[in-house]
Amino acid sequence: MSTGRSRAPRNTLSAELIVDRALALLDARPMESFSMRVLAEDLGVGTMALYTYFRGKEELFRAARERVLADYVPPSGEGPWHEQLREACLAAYHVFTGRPAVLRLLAEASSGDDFADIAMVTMERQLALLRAAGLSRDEAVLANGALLRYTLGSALREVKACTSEDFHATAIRKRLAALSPESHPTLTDLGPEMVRFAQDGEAQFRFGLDLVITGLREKVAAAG
Amino acid sequence: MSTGRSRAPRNTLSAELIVDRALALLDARPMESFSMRVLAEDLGVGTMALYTYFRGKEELFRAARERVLADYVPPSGEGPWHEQLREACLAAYHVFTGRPAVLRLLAEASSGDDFADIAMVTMERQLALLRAAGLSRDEAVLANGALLRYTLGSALREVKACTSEDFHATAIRKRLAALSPESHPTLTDLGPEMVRFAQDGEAQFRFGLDLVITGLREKVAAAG
DNA sequence: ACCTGAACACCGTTCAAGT
DNA sequence: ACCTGAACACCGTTCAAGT
Repeated sequence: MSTGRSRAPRNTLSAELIVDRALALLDARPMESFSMRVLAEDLGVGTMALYTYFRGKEELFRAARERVLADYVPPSGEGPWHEQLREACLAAYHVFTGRPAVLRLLAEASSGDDFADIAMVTMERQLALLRAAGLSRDEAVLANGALLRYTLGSALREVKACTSEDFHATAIRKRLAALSPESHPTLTDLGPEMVRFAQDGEAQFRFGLDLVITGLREKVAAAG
Repeated sequence: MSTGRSRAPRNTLSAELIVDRALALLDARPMESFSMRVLAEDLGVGTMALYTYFRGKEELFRAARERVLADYVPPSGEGPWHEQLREACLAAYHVFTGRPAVLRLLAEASSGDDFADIAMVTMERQLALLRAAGLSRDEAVLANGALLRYTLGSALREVKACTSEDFHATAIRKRLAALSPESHPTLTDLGPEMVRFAQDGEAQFRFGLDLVITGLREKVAAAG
């Protein structure tokens, strides 16, 4: 781009390199500022060069998702089933949440069979733990679904907060200030706590996760 | 469009009518097929006519979200707090899930202060119930966050499934068939149940909701 | 005030080349 | 095989008009 070299040398590009730069851009800037043209310019290459390695934007995103999850293995520790389940969910949350690019790619994933590989390996582990704990076939599947929904929902909420550090907190503060204490007495009363926890998504996640797991332990205790 | 009238009469348009048609289009067709130009053509009007009523696409979407949630009031029934909480969450789930357009608009909402009005009225109600049940200030806020995350996460999962009736189920069947029983024994074993519940999002939602609420009742019992 | 077409600055992607 | 620019069919939105 700065050099203005008219033609890039023969093997400047590779699928790996393209995904690398795509992830870097998605880490740094919001989804809507990403485009094939921008990515190509960033790589110092014509736009159409990308199409030698990927059929299109969607396939590139798919590859990016796979790359970012490739090194993930759910922890298979010791201890009681509910502890292991907790660790597995926390690990999944950290994968989704650890990198802005993942969150943005996650929000984009529409087909549902994206993030499938990690989903499969995590689901296998969760289902095995749930079955071993004594849940029925139906219960195990439903519990797995609940954990997935909660974990994904929690991660997705972070997409909004990740624009800036405390932008989210001040937005909430503002919104609370606009409420009248008459119509929303409890909410305005709990304002300080709302603002505080808005800045700690993981604490929020852990609390709800413990709730779900407590519910599961109850179910196991009732059945056993 | 079919008439080819060169200029639309003076007051064919209104903010209400525009939002109406926008919602109709979003109910019928996926998000990516929606555009200001398509909407204008559907209304039999020049594209720029829309900009007399809305500053832009984002503001139109905001109005559509508000419209669709305007008639919603969380149920304020009788009975124990955990029953009322359950009903409130189910009602929110039904609002999000009852209409394809809502789901698509929900998935699009990035700023986070969208869906805020319904969020505020629902949050006030939930927080009041949680406090009355005996939870601490911190616990009430965290519990409210957990319920929100789970409900939104569950609704968002339906966006994918709502493309077609059983498209989702066959996609899962296919994916399961591709797995080797050696690497994913539990998952392949539970295949039939996975497929069955994939077609019943609400059953999934109810199961997890009960888990969370059971967890909350435990917490209340422990504190009381 | 309300609606218009033309134009601007973007997209993703196809196509027919160049090397 | 790998990379290219030009072109096509789209976007959202600005602008300077028309009525």
